[in-house]
Amino acid sequence: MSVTIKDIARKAGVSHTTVSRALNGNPAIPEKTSAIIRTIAGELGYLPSAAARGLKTRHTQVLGVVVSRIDNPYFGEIIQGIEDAVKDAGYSIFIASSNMDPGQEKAVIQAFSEHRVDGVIIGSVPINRSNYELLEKHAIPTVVINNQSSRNHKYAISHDDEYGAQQVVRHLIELGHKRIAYLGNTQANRINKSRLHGYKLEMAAHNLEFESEYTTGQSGGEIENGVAGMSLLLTKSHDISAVFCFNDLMAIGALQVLSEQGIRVPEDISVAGFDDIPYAAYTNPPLTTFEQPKYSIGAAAAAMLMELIRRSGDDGPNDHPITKKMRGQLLVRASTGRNQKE
Amino acid sequence: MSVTIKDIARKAGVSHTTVSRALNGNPAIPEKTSAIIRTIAGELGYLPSAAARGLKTRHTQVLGVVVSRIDNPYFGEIIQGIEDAVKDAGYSIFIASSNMDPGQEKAVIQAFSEHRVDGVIIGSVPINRSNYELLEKHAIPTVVINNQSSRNHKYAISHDDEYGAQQVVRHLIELGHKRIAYLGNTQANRINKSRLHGYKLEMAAHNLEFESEYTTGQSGGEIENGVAGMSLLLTKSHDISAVFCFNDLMAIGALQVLSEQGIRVPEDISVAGFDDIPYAAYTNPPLTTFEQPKYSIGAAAAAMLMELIRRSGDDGPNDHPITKKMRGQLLVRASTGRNQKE
DNA sequence: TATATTTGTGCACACGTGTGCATCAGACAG
DNA sequence: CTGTCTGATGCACACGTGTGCACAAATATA
Repeated sequence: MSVTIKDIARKAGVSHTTVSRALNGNPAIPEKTSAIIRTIAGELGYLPSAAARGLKTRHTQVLGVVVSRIDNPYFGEIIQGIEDAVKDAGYSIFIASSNMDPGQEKAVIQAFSEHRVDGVIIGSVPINRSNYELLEKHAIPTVVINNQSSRNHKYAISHDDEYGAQQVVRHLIELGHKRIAYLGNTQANRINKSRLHGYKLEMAAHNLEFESEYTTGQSGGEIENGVAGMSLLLTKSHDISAVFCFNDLMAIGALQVLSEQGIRVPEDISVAGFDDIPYAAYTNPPLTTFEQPKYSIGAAAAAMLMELIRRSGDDGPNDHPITKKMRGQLLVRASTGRNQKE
Repeated sequence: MSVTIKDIARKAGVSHTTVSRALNGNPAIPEKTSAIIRTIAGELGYLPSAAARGLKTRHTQVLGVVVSRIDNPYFGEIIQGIEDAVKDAGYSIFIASSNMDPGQEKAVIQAFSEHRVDGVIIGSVPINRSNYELLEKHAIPTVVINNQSSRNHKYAISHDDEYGAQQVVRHLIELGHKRIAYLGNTQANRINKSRLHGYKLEMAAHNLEFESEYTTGQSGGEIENGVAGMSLLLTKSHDISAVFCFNDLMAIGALQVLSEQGIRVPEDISVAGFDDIPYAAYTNPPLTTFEQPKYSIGAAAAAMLMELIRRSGDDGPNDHPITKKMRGQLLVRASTGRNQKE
């Protein structure tokens, strides 16, 4: 049985009302009285009950975060960004994973709702439509990160993949490459399209041919998909001098294939990845890639959400959509070099 | 304003008491009435308020998890293990990071206490003594994972590092190695001692000399510490045929040094790591290591905590300490091979 | 039919905190 | 001395849910 304001009130010889006011800094209570009450509260080790307070105030100082898997380092960084951003405002965060399963996702959102979280952040997950509507129905402010579903959400943060792809391809072009392949991942529908589009845009901007034999789409973004895709590219065309991979894992797979076949990187073929996962710096050779600012994305989503929560008290119909695109930066390492083929 | 049991009661023409009982499956309410009430609850999209319920029942179905950093993949896997283990029991989890800072740690634990979490799991953090006592004072069941502080905690889960080190060293010995070095990390005090102890035990068990020039302790467990340590070992002794590294990152650093110096792995020197981080399988050559079952450790900690919570209702003085050691397994890859020096 | 038992339901209070309104003592002006 | 105002404090209710006890209605028993 923990200490309550009534215990403090008894010891101080006042009513619980006065204690409540004193601890909340209500100016009606003179400083002298407040000081006494604060002292007693300290001695007793009093900690207010968030449940009781939330019941009255209608806000819990808790945010919910849903990701597909917590053990995915990509989400780990995002979550860290979120936590650091909301910590000072006194929020705690619930974290749950959906495992890409609409059923689990629903259970998670229900749990969040029952706990009356003040807001929710949805991490890169193709969130189920009816689950999203559940949040709308309960009027819980929601921010979506890297929206993967077909519909657009009202409040969203996303990484500017098109821009990133352009930077990578421009880097390769500046190194003198002309025949640049794209090793894609069709499973990541929306993201893959953006990166592919950026690739095409930049090629076109330099009057370079886009040829379909330079691209391949694998049904996944793992190392083995990179292996399969690179092998395929090598059989399809013999004159490519650079490969832009959908992500770093696939690039690692590509490096393996090239190494096995005795093709030197970057002398014979340059390889670039995307995302900058922690080990991209330690591959052989270290991988040129585009750093997605995961931490900042998390922090930005948190900032947007807190702003929404702040506003939700207002009356005005300020409910126009807000969308923010975040940009990362190119990281040039040793896996890309000057084109030595022509 | 969300739907409450009173809204349901009004619509069903009963009292809120009956609704509460019906939804909680109280046998006093006939099935016919319950069915009607459940239907209305469904139509209205009713979700019980965890705050109000918790106020009465004294338990919140929430657990708190503290780690040093959420973006550390090691903790990511542990947290995933925890979440999967408690999900079915209907628990939600708070996650917070301490950044190894006692002040932040205290803030986190206070927040957990205010939310009246049913239990807390402390991840590999050298938890501050007074913060731990705060939890004891509030009678919150607590399980500590891989305890790093000097005192022993009552309920703890840890990885059996000594056993793991023995397995690795035995593997090397079975490959014919006799002069085996240990590349340690003195920053991880308790863990380093266990691994070093396992190494010594196994050497002794095979009547092999332990010579101090075979070991070195670096003040960190990063790649650069591996680089420094390996360089040092090479100057100290010229006849080692195998190196057992404190962890995989240091092993990666060791591989870099050996590669630069033209020393072949495993033909000239075998290298083994520890932990099995995700990229250990993709180094060049792929790294032999010991897999620490992070996911299972998280799951075991969760199971222990739930058991403690269940018991905390009992009267009996069943408060004897519980400690559990988890064991992983050796993963033999290409960085270790038969000793070809003698 | 009268009484005992079972079954179904509601009243009223509790959990811990916040808050509108009333109250009371003291200060001050007339 | 009376009346008004100000400052400090408490009463009582609210938030949403759970539960002991009482009570009425239905059923079983004598």
